[in-house]
Amino acid sequence: MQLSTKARYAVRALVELALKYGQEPVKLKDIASGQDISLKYLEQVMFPLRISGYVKTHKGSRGGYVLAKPPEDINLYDVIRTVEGSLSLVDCVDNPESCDRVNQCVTRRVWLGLKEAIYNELSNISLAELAEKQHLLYTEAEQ
Amino acid sequence: MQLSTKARYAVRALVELALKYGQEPVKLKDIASGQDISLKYLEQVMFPLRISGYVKTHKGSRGGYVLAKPPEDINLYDVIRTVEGSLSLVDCVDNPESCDRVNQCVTRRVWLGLKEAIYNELSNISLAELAEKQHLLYTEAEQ
DNA sequence: GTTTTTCCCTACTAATTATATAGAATATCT
DNA sequence: AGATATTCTATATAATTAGTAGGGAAAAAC
Repeated sequence: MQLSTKARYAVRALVELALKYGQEPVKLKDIASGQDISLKYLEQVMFPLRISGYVKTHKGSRGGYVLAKPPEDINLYDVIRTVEGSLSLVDCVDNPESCDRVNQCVTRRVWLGLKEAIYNELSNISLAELAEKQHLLYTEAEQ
Repeated sequence: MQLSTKARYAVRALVELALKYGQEPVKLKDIASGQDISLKYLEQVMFPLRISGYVKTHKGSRGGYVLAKPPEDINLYDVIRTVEGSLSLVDCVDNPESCDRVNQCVTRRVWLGLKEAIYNELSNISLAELAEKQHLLYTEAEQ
């Protein structure tokens, strides 16, 4: 059970965008090379985030990506759910009909609780908070 | 990001064992057929649980599996970690050396917190508790 | 000694994940 | 207008993981 690199890359990329919020668009190429991520993969990762309205893009030279909302208004649960599809660790949580044992099975309640725990943890972390901490780390590293 | 069926099967099987705790050994064949699980797969799933001392086995006819400890003393975190290896959703949580960006990357702290949230949720659920609820569900279903 | 079960090792298949390739569309700059 | 840089889209491929299946050895019960 691993969080996909897709989700991890998405978070890292959005933190970069949050750091540059209000400035000019950030090119995926820069993010990709700065973080050792395949550019082509990153393009695919960003796609659903654009569709869901978390980032905006500008084509052409001097183009790139910007956050579509203030970093305070984007939390990690939204980001990860957008690229991963769902944060349920077990199918039956979102699709009760996927298992005909739903009504006689205690474990579904466990998985439901687990999803909620993950939600509580992640929805509480905003890009703003992360960017701030990341900024500190970067400046520390320079010394 | 899905919990492996391995983990789900393990939990379901152990709940069955908890329901029969103190009685005679339960055959995997019965669990497998009762829950539509491949017997051969279930054997593999149970293997690490025996090694780690959560279940004991008896070979031969009238053999089978029993819990090695009272159901109160086995929690879901232990079970899942035993069959899944780890409940960290990201590698760098357990193996900082797996990523050379560890010290400049905020996201690791996020994944650490996430692991803890999952731990808090799952370690708090014992097989005894689950078995009790499962028992209720079964008797309800019969009516 | 026959049967039934766990035990162990291995191989196979299917599904998912991650990356790469190729080029179209669009904006910028000179 | 033309050259360049970027996002956008679709597809292909490689790598990894997940899930299943098979065959038989070992041990216990009857």
